[in-house]
Amino acid sequence: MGRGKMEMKRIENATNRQVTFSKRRNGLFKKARELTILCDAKVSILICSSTAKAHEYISPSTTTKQLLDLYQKTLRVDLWSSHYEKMLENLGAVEQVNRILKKQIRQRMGESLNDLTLEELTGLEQDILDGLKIIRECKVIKPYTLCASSSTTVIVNVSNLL
Amino acid sequence: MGRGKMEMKRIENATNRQVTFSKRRNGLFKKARELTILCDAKVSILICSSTAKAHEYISPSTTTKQLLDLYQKTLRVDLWSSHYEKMLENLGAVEQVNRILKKQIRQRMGESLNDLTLEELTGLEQDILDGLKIIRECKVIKPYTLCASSSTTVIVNVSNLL
DNA sequence: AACTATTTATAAGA
DNA sequence: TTCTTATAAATAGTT
Repeated sequence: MGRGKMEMKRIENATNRQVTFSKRRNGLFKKARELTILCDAKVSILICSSTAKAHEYISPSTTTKQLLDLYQKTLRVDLWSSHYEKMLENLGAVEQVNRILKKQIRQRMGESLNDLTLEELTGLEQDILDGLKIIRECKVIKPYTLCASSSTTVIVNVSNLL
Repeated sequence: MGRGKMEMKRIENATNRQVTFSKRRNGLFKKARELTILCDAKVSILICSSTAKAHEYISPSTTTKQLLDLYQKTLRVDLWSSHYEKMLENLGAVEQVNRILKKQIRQRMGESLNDLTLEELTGLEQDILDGLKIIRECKVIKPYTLCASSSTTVIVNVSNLL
């Protein structure tokens, strides 16, 4: 396009390269704009020039981030995984512990007992009795000890957490 | 470019739109390829078509992620922070629930009782007795019911989780 | 920045 | 889809 065919190789003259970059970048963005309108598509273009400058085109009505998310979802890739894998793993582990703790509490409250055997029920009863014994001993001692503020305790209704 | 000037508006005929999309996407990618070579630039193009398909061009010798990182660094934007923050928030909430559940269990096991008032101890005792009552009723019924496999139960040693 | 000779892209038709 | 071709559009080199 222009006076004489271009050879497809890096333009060595820095000034020419810069001028051509500028022209072609505008051309590319114009094409992207047209594609967006004519074909109802969403386009994101990121360019880092050899002078380490960044240039961007993004279709109106969207953002680079939105388009990235959509792109990742559609192609089932995850560009952030290296950032997030560990955190996701961590979250998964904490949630797993959470589920176990919740079930433990539910069972001590007399729920979810159907899948326990008689032996397990007996064990559970014994565990509860053990705890009860300590609490009752504590109650006897309590009148003779200083009472901390109750604001730090967790004796609250946890049923909405289960 | 073609037989007659195109009006710059969405092509209504779906077939024509698809054909034009395909041609122009190729054209756009070709232009990107040329810009990459001639001007020594790095280009990333993401397109989501109206048919919800994703298309990508990325300059050789780089990756979409690398270019994104470079772009973010150059323009001082951070596309991941909102993701990251949401996940951190989520993790924090789950950990908070976790702490409450753990303390609840410890208290039912007779630990961490020092910061409870006498009233709270009495309430705790009553809660435990309520659960115990249900469990004992269940034990009475159990011999006359089918027992599910115990593999799904959580009557395990949870002390290492607390 | 403009200009313009050419090349390139592409819309419509086959 | 692919090819063809008339035409519009892009652009390299010049001013």
